[in-house]
Amino acid sequence: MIKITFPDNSIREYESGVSGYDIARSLSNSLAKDVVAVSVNNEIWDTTRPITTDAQIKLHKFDDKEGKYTFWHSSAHLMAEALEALYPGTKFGIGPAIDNGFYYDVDPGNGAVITDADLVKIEEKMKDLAKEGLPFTRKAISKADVTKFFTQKGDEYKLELINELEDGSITLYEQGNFTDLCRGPHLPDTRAIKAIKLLNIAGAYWRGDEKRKQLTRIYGVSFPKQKMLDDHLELLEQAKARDHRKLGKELELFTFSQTVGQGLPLWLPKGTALRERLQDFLKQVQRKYGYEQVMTPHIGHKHLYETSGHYAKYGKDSFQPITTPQEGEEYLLKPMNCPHHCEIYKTKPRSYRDLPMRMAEFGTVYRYEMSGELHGLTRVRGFTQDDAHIFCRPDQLKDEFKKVIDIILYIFRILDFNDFTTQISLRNKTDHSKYIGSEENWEKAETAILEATQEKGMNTIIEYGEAAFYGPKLDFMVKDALGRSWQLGTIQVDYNLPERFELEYIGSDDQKHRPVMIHRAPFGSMERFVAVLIEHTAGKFPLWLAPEQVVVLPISEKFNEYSEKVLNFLNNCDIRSLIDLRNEKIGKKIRESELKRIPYLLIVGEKEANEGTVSVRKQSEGDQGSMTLEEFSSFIKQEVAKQIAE
RNA sequence: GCCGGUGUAGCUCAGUUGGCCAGAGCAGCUGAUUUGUAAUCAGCUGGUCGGGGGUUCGAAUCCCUCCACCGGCUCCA
Repeated sequence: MIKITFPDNSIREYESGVSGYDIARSLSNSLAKDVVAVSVNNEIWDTTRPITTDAQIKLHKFDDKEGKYTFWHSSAHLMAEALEALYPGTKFGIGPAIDNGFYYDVDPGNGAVITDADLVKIEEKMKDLAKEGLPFTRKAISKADVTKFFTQKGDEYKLELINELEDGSITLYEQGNFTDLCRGPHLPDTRAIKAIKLLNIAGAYWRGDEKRKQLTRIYGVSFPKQKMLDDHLELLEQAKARDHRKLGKELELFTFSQTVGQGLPLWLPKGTALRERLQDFLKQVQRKYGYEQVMTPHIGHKHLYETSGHYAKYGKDSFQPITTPQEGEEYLLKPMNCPHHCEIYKTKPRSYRDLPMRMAEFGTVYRYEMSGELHGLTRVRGFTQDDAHIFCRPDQLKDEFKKVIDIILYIFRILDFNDFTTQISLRNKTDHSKYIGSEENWEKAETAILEATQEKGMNTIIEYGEAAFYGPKLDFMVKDALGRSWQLGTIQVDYNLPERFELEYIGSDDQKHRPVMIHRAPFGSMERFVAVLIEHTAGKFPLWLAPEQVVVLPISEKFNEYSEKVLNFLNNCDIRSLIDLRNEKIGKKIRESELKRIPYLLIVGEKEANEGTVSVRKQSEGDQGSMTLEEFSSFIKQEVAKQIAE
């Protein structure tokens, strides 16, 4: 007998060789039916695998992370089986479960090309195979045997993977006619996979290396119940509806023109109003934190970027230099603001008493992003950073870092961004050679970030080896409507530029010292931040940000005159308002104003004109009753004040 | 940049075995209606069918090429 410990620490005895499934069945039949995997001493196992020693276990159903992982991993194998049946000779790369489903990277046999149109066919084949209820069987195998197997099959991708595995730890999984190199675990059989949807198809380089062959990646998702799949697809539809590219067009916030050039956003009046409001807000916050605004031009001499080192590193992949017609001097569209700011720092000798110096600029920069990488406002070739550079003494680093964190957290709170993740990027622990700056300074900077985030009680992921060559950093990331992750704010420590630009300050010891720089951008870029904000709010911006706050809707042309008076009043109160004087029915005016996401609609007819009131309708909530103009104005002011209160 | 897909009026889309002057709804314009909380009615205007080249008696439709967009990969100072 062996002792099995459950998550609640209760212990039960079973025969040695009992499986996760057996244990589940001993508890309840319905549990046994739903269990898809079992953690045995924190390792995920098949439910059919015999347990032969005392163990701590946890049973997983589809509703937990491990359960989904197993379910989708098995679905990937099922898809592979279908592909092998439909496209004989297909070679397989990797086929993992991901956050929202699974994919498999394949190299279809005989040069076949799989397109979107084929997905239904593959899906049908998967469903047929699933119905057969073929068991997944696990087989431990020697490296020699598994090599022989995949050599015969002619699957060079699997052979490459095997090559990197330790003999003795290799397992195969087999279901029906399909055998795959796999660590597992898997479902007991394919029958549980009831609902399947293959979503899209894409090219993916083998092992993520663009120099290697591009495989066909097929993404899919599957569920134990059709209803769950329907709900999931419904969710995807809803996400699409808040895609910033769609809303940006509908709400007339921004556009792109083929004639202007790809990746170069054109901000329309409403988008500009929104963006400027955000910028004003940030400027105001920064003023409180002792920042000073500066402005620098859109181009800079090539020497500037040679000095900074950017030209050597990125020059050949950037927009190429502009040459002056007479002297033949080369200028670059600025890809960053920091070199310019360093030159501002150098305009006069600085004392330790002057530091920290905090220089802020909404600086527009241009970067040649690869064409396939451009994406709405989140990835563009010309964008404006809410940039600032803090020049400080090494002993001020931690405090300054904390203040920047404060700004970012404050902004996120006001804008209701509660769902973000943060990542600290530090040096590669073992290889310090590729980083610039002294060991002592790095140590100081890394501890400063770690302590600062800790003291702020932040939940962070630490990634070693992700630091830039010039310093460690802290990034803030959010996901867009379709689950894609985007970096917003960033705080980076930099020892490189002060060195390259020979920045100095005179210390209290009357000696020259080198300052440290912090690069920081709470929004990241205005473009990306607005994109994420659009998706986050589904275009229903908070009142204080909305490009248009109020629309006056006369019930018929008879009340146009009174409506104009209302509009005038609102304008005088600095409430951003417009009026719909069209000869249309009120229902239509309301509908269109709602679709434009205008926060407040004021309906004005005979009653209102007589009483000097307005009938207030709040967007997506409906009729709020009537108010006098003064009441409404102070009501709006209060709501705005509440939204931007700390 | 790479793989796959898409590209028809300002917007959303129909039109593929190649064949009357290329269609609809919305928007716009004109007129009627004077309206009470998510689409009033009628008429009119509007398109080099992404650009260029080719095949054909004939191309939105087939082929080539370029461009842009979409889904990913790679990259991201």
